[in-house]
Amino acid sequence: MLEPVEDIDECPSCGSERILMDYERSSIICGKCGKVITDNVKDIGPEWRAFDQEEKNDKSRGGPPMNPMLHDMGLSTKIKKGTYDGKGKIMNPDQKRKAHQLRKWQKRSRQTSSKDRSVSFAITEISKICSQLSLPGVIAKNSANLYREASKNNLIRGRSREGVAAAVIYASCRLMDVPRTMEEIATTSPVDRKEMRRTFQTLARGLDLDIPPVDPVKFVNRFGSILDLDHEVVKRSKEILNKAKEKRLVTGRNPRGVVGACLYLAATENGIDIPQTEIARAVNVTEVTVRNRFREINDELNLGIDV
DNA sequence: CGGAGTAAAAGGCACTT
DNA sequence: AAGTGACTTTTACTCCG
Repeated sequence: MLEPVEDIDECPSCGSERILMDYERSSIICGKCGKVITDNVKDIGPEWRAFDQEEKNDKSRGGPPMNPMLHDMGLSTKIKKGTYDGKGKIMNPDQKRKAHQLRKWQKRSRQTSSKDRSVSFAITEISKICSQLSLPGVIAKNSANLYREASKNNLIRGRSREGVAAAVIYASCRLMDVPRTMEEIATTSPVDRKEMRRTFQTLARGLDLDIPPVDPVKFVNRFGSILDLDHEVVKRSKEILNKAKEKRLVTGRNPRGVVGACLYLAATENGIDIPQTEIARAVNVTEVTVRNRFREINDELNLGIDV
């Protein structure tokens, strides 16, 4: 899912003018050399993007698009206050009274239940977290929809709003291939990680979400650019990682540890001196884990890297 | 300091009770 | 919801160049 970006003229690394938006990783990359120019970009693209085909086909319908960030999807029609009717004619007192009654009932029907109120609060929470983490707008929208679904299926009761908000955001990231770790999302709110994990799993089951397992390769770009490693190294890390995958050195392990080790391996191979401590800090595992994965992959793939 | 290595404690996961 | 077991990660430490 790559789209051209107009805002940036040329790649600072190779000078190419083909600058692309990588929605999968929410970053701006060079279309020629692959250099990550900006990571963590906010949603700057068109409104209609990562939605599924169904919704794409539905774009031609009249009226404003549904907005999941509003509790009623922004679909309601307000009955205007005042003394004029829809055609601009002055209403007589009887009609005025009727209009007043209608407004009153409409208000009641628009936001009444405690569920609706809870959803509104949660959506505010979700947008806050998403903007704090610079997640693309589609994530916020999808998260709001998931929260609504969860509410409908009575999956919220007994859980904290913050916890569910964090869980739906994480679920959206997983669903839409935006590589963010649970830890990264958990940093934004004081939620218990154990609870967040449990909530995420309950949600995934309860809402029948089809969430594929994490592919560590998707994190290489992000962590590579956090560590300021150049494109060659990042590319090589992916190669190593893919080979490690074939040798079953990835499943069952913490993906962040594996990614860290691959970046370390690739960097060292290219003569770049980067401490394991720095890698460990970036991917948020201990040095020991980086070391263990490093040793394992180095041995099994016969990379022969000696530090 | 940066790294190698290890034992023991703690944690996470799949699965059962 | 709590327990179990195989497995991974962390903690905390020693040793090396």
